[in-house]
Amino acid sequence: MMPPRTLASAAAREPDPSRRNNLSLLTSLVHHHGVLSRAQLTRHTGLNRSTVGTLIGQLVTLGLVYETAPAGEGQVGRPSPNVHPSPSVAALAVNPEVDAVTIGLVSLGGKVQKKIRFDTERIPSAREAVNIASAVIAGMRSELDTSYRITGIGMAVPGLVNRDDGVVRHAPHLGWRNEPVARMLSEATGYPCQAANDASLGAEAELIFGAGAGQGNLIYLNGGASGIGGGIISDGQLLRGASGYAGEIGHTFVRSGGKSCHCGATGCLETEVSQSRLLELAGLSRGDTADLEKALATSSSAEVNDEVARQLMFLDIALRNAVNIFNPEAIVLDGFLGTLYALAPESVDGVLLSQAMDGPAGQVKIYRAALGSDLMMIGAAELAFTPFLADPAGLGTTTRTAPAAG
Amino acid sequence: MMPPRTLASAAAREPDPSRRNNLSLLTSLVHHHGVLSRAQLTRHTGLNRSTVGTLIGQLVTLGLVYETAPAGEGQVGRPSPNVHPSPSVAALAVNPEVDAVTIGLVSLGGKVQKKIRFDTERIPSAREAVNIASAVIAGMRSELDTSYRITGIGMAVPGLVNRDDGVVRHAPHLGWRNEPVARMLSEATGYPCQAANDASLGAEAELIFGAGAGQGNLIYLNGGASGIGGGIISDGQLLRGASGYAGEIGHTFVRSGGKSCHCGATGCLETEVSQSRLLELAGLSRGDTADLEKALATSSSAEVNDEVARQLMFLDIALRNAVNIFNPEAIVLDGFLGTLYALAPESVDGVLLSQAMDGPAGQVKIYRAALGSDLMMIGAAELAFTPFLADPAGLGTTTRTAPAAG
DNA sequence: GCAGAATTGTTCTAGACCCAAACATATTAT
DNA sequence: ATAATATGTTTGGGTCTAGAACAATTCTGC
Repeated sequence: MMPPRTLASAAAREPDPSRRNNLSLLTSLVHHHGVLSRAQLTRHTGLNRSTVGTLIGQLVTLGLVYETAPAGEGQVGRPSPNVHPSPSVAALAVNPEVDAVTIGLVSLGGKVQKKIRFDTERIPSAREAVNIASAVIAGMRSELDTSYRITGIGMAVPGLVNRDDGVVRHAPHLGWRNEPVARMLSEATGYPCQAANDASLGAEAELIFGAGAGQGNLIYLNGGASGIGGGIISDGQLLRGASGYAGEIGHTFVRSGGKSCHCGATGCLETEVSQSRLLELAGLSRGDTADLEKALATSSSAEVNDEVARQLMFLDIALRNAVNIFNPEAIVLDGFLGTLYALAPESVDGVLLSQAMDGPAGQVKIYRAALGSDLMMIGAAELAFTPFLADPAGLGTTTRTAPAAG
Repeated sequence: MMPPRTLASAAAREPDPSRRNNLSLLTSLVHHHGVLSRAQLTRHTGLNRSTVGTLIGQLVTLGLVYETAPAGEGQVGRPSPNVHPSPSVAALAVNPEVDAVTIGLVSLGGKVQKKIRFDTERIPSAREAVNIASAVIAGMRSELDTSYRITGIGMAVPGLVNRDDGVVRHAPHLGWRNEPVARMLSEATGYPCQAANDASLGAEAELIFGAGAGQGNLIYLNGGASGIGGGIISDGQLLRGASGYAGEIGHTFVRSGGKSCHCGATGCLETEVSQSRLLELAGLSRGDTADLEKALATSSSAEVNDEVARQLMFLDIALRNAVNIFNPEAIVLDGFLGTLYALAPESVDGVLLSQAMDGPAGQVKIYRAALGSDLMMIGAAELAFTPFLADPAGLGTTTRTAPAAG
């Protein structure tokens, strides 16, 4: 009879929860900070330095981090080596939009190694978006297999996404309904895949690497061609809600008797504050946020100014609500909402201070987004990094399954 | 030379984080469920049954739980003894209101052992409220010292409370501003004291013991004589925000050009939906929620019905916003908001389903609050139980300091 | 330059803790 | 009554972390 556990299989034994937890802590710190000395890691974790030594040794052996010679300057005492995230550990990111599908490769530490934008003639269907993504990934396959260890694929979708099963419940601007995109892409590529709302992932990216770095409570609002999306971080955690739908600040009520919205209600922020109306008034029949920013900075039309003031007023109402409800440290405005804010920052700050409640309003700061076009890639990749970071030593176990034929 | 750690002092050594975490897990489970068999605890925690045996043994020795003979019915196999929270472990609860200060004694498991309502002639000042509370507690002192182990005092205040330092930033209906009530009561009684917003604590109480039991995401809204308070639970955690001010759903914007509110804005839920206006229209010059419920159930006045419909409309808007932003599983309505809801539940449910977004609206359920008048006591006590539950074995270390003279 | 202080890596040991296995116990099913 | 099932109890082993002692490396003061 075979003994229940041979020596060979013992190598794959999973570690104690305590060890897993500590490895997770260290890996996450390195991922979020980019570089940290071993001494800094010791202080951040509160672990003994002998323990940190052992753990880092294991992470180096696993190829998840590497150490470099200490800079050796300024400090008294023996210099501490720097610990870096391994660039060969990476996640794939996919972001379907109305006019393109962008695929990215993001390595540990949040560095975007590759970004490929595939412009589409028309709005892509879910099947088309999956096909485009899997084709691009197939093209990178040999490089991925030789030079990277891929933790999985994260997909950032502009719409309501059930985070548990990766089904897009409704993406109005893409015209998708009940599309199981995570499963589709997973079957097409063989990589584990997860999907979430794009603005939620943007919030996470800005929290970890961007304007809100270090804050525990922030609200991220993104205004784009297809409306306003939002993500909320509370106590360092993204608000998910029962099914991962949380964060739809774009559908905050801001006006009695306002226009009716595709969501079924009236007077939503998204219908009253829109980029397309601003573009129109600025005389830009077609254009994106960058064009708008230029046009508004130079425009002196009263009509444009009135519309800007009107939209700012509604934005103020939504922000006031959000501040009262969440008491955040920071609000990060991205896309054309950042543009709007930049036109009258003192006014927005002032209205917020006077209209929101005493306590919460006093400490909130408004920022423009910092990560630019890499944001969605970083956020989507984070979706694939999260399970890896929870159990870094278990990476080898989630092997890629064979992709479906066809 | 003395050795660095004598045998005598070794007895007070603190356990490993792992042990502390497991003890915390078990104690919390017993506290929240009231009674659980050891077998159930084994399943819930995922720990080995030998480990659970050791841990329960330690908790019994510490006097935090006790075991009773198994019921012995139905199940195959050896019966598993029941584990109960010790009623001698308790927290004090204090709830100042405009017309009274209520002091309670709540034992582990959320059982209210005592509740003393001290009616005041006029609105109590912070100092008066503290004096009343400390006097009542002084009266119970001998009983507390002999029969209970007190984890601390929790204070539920109707207003903005900074949870970190226990300072009431602003309680408009009490007329308090920047009152360090937690420190005041702690100095007066010698017990550690924490303070928080009353509705936030109500939300936690309803989550753990009441209508939302078992849910991870719920919104609690309470309507009383002094306005509308709210608390939000996300992923099993109360939303605190940067300073513990989060949850002010009462100041959601629901009406353009609405009345101005004491908070500085206009069109707040709290100004448009108010108990006092309903009482007035119902012909009750003075009265509370119970009176209102009776009056509305029998009233056939068109004026009253119109006002009810109007208030329900605004409540709908606030609920729609909240559902879009939080994607909760449950909304719990307390006070006169529960009364309002009971007048037309299908209508509210229907409006919510059509006005809120597809995904989040589909799964939310609205409940009336379940805990009644014990709610505030249980919620406030939870504030004092939380640090205890995080480290149950450390209870003995937080000894009461000598109360200030006077 | 050189001695001393300061800080951190490294090695070794011991203690805490959890799990698994074997055994014991109590109840239901046949 | 006997078997099956579920659970408490005891014991031994392996993992993991902290702590102490020592080594390494840099800065400071003279």
